[in-house]
Amino acid sequence: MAYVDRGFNSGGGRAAPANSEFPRVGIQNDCTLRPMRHPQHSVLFYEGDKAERLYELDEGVVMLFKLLPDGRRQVVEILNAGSVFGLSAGEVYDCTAESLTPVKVSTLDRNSLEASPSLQQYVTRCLLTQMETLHDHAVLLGRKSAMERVSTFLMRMVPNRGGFACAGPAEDGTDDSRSVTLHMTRQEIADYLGLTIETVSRVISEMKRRGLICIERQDQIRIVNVCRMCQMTGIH
Amino acid sequence: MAYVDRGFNSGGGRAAPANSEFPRVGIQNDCTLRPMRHPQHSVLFYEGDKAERLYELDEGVVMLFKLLPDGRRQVVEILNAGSVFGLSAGEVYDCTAESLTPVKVSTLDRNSLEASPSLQQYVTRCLLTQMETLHDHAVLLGRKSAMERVSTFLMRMVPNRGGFACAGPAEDGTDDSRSVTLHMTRQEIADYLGLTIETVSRVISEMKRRGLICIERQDQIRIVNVCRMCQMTGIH
DNA sequence: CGACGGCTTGAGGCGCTTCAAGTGCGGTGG
DNA sequence: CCACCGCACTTGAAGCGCCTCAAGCCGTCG
Repeated sequence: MAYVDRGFNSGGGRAAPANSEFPRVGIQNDCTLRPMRHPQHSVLFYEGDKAERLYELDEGVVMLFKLLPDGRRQVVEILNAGSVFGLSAGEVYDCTAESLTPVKVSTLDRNSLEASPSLQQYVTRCLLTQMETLHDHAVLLGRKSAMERVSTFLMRMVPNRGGFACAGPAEDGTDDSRSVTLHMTRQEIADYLGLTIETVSRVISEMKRRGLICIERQDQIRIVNVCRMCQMTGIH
Repeated sequence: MAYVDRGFNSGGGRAAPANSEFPRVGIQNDCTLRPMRHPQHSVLFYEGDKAERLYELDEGVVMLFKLLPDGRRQVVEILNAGSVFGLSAGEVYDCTAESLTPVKVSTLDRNSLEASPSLQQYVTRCLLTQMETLHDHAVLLGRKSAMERVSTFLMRMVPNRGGFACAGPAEDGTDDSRSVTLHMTRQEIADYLGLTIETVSRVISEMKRRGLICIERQDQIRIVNVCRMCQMTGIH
């Protein structure tokens, strides 16, 4: 029958496209503008703007979001260094892009994409990674509880854990804790996870109460036991 | 300009990339296997299978879904003719692909993608369209009510309506009704919209009660007034 | 006809949202 | 140094929307 449990799922590991196996050829070429820096909370483009340039994120974190007319917001992607964004199937951007940290971005005329097969290949790989992340996020938004959403969100911040290729806890008996920096307010997290700010806050408080996390700063959280956190994502 | 708006948008019509303006160069080449036909409810590949080939959907409808270990399912994409799928950032498929209707698909070795820039360009465009659909779907899953979700789902079945480039109702006073075929069971719809089967059923009944739709068959619904349905999607 | 599968309907409960205070912390100024 | 302010976050209480569980209905098929 159709729905065999294969015993995996793509759960966590959405490492950024930029890694050793895939060197940052990036989008440098004749049409590349000098990389630009923008402070935190800059809007790089708005949903509906004419989509003339595409962006590569060199440093920092960017979020893409969409708004409904009544003000409801959904953060649809959170992008790390190495990601390409601002490409659109239509004439205009389908999302607004805002920096969550100070960022450095390169931009490129979208026409020059056709000119360079190697660039296109790079872009395609970025898109595929983003697509898998979007698939996972659809599962989160459609099927996970608040606790599972926040756990999944926190695990997303821990590289090389929680996915197929989960490295597992270090074998040498050292503690399996890990400090992560969110770079997001509770409201931004809520809009990413499809929750309200109060629910996010309550879940984080509950995790603290249970000793799963320590709040080191508003946007910096220590996951006391990564493995235990991972158990709560709904993936295991 | 490369990416011409084909009259669909984010909102509703995510018609497949294959249309007159963009001829189906498709993925025909040396490495293409003879197009294959599969009956309804065939699994084309499972999540976790080695991702050796990519697929182009020539005819029919395919859904991609993911499962959580406890059986919760999320349908992450619904693909129409012209779509490319089965590409993966990793070594394995991140979703299961199942046909919702009888389908005809062509497959292609994934290695041959690198060999053909024109093919890669085609694939990139497909991915971009799918990405915008996924963004819209994230908004649906994260921020819309059950009624809005079902309305949005129904509007998705009506080409050229509900988006930016919405053609609007015909001016000649003809009625603005439209019959759509779902090709999906209530359970599949529920798993696509992040709801339960009962909620989907109740919403559809409520729409019928309000005279918004007529049930012509289980999986065929007449939208009595497309404009009125569109008002309920949350997009306006 | 009776069995089956998919859909509908009802009743009750739970989880998240809504609304409304309250808390804590960094920054500013007296 | 401390009072004050603003802002983001937290906490509480109440409500509602969707889920869960359980029948019941309807069309199809042997």
